[in-house]
Amino acid sequence: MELRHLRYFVSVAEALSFRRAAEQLRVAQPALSKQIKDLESRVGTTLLDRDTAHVSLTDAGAVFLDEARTILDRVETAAAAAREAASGLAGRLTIGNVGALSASFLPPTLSAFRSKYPNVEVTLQDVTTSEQISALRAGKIQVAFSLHETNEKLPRDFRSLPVLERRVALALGVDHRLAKRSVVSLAEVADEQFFSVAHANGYDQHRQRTERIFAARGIAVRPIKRVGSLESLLALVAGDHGLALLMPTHFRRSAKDIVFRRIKEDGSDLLVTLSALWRGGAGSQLAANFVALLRKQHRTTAQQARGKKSRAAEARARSRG
Amino acid sequence: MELRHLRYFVSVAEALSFRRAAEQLRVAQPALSKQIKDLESRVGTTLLDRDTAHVSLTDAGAVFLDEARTILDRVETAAAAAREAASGLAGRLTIGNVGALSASFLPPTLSAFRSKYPNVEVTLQDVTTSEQISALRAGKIQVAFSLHETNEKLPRDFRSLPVLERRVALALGVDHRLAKRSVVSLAEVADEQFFSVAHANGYDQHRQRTERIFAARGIAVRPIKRVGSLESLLALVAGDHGLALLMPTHFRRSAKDIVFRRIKEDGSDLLVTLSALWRGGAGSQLAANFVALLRKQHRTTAQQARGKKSRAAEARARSRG
DNA sequence: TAAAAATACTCCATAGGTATTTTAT
DNA sequence: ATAAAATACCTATGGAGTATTTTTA
Repeated sequence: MELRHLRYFVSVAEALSFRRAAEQLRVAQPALSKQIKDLESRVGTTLLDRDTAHVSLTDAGAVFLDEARTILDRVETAAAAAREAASGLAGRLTIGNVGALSASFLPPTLSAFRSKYPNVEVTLQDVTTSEQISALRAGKIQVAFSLHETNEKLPRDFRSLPVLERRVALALGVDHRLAKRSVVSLAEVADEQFFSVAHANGYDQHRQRTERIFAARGIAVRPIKRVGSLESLLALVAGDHGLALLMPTHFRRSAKDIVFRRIKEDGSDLLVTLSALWRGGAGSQLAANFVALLRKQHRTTAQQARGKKSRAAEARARSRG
Repeated sequence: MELRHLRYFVSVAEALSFRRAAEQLRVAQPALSKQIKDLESRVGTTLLDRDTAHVSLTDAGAVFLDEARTILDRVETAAAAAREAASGLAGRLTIGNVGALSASFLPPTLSAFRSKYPNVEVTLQDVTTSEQISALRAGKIQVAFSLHETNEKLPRDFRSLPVLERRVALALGVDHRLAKRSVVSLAEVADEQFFSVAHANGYDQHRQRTERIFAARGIAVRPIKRVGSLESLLALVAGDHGLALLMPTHFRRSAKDIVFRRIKEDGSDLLVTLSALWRGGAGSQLAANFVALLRKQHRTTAQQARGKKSRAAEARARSRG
């Protein structure tokens, strides 16, 4: 079946005459007869009762007429929606989220975006970093957030903006024997059970990163246990069932019975960055618009942080002076 | 634009490869490239970003993909709905109603139909008789109810079932000077104001029928006033602002301050029938199903009426005996 | 008899195929 | 060097046109 069939059928159903419909459609009457017949055989039922005197809709035809009109209308709408999306002023922006990690910085940018582009429908989608890359490449999502080692190089066909950079820390239950220390060596926790957050879909970068950190320092640890969600992991750590290597910032508030301790060892593999990723070039105007706001937001908060620091410095200077 | 374009686009968007999509679609890759290009020019924007290495959706493409899937799905649904409607077990039955006239006999048939054919959506549509004929002929409605002089012949291409046959009566306010009489001659009310129910769309058969009844008997009456609704007309008559010629039955309950009086004159133009009309032949299975129930209902009520009469006759016989 | 839909056929526009080039990895 | 999309050109299916027949009011 083709839209041509629907267009022809609607015309005949409205004119209730093959000849008049043919005139309107600027085709010959026999061509129209043939196409309607073809449509009917494809649909599998008669849509028009006709003889030389009258043309009328069958029950099936009356139902199909409604549907056909709707479909033809929707085709027009679809094209219009696509053109609007191309302008970047409407459409749908799907952002690959990274669970709780983005809670600290995403909301303000999202609300800024919503007020600047009210006709863009924003969707968040929780997927792992590796899935995000392909979804991004495919255009299924427009922006991704990827957690990666700071000096790990990102795929070249993407543009990126670092949003958070932190040192991985050791998460301990408040009652843990090392909880009172401010710095802990990885060698001291070699015998402990470690946890990682496992994604439902098999990928578990967190486990791999944790393993590599120990392996690179020649420290043998027990097999790392995968836990279904971050919440479960935090609960386990809080209950002193084991430890975890985490990016600290954003859990400070939510996990009260957990403390984060600086790892004594050094190394670039302990530095982790969360970056926004998007396709460069003409790929997505929506992504470009979103990232522009994200960058602005980022710059502002950085300035505020600097302002805070310098004010603190001034205060110290005054107190010394 | 044709559905072929949408099918091809969805395939490419899913495979993210022209070559693989072409394989799935069993067409050559260049044909696919050409059709996508054609689609893009018709939609007016790029839907796929592509080079020899990667194919990806643009913002517009992501939006259009959703729409295209929906449309293709809807096309399938439409055909299925049409086939179901043809079976008479689903679809939509639109009945041309005649306002308050049908209130007495339609509800039981409607509920019987609803319980027997639960997947048929029943719609009532208030239109004048003359409009109904063309709507019926076109297949826009499947069953009509037409009020006509009893021996007036109905269009030959329809089948019909008389549902109500009554003598037109004179509607008077209870306080009218003639209200106490049981029979009134039309000549006695020649000076009175008469009302007719006017349909919004210009047709006013009621007024014409009323005028013809007087004219045929050489009785001059004042111009008949058209009233927007039956309710208004009844209110005017009740308030003694004028009279009307009406089919009596169905107003008996609703209009308390109105009495119906037999007209002294005779004539076939005073006999009025309400008939169900539908297209014969294979036109509408839904209509056939509905009328079958209507006929059954009608037969049942007729039997009940006969039963009542005969019981009454027996009672009289007993009282005489 | 007239007017409209269906048939029969012919033609050509265009969807689709083959061969080749271009381009990015 | 390879693999995939684009381009160029050709083929042929089927959509549309013309002439005619059939049907019914």
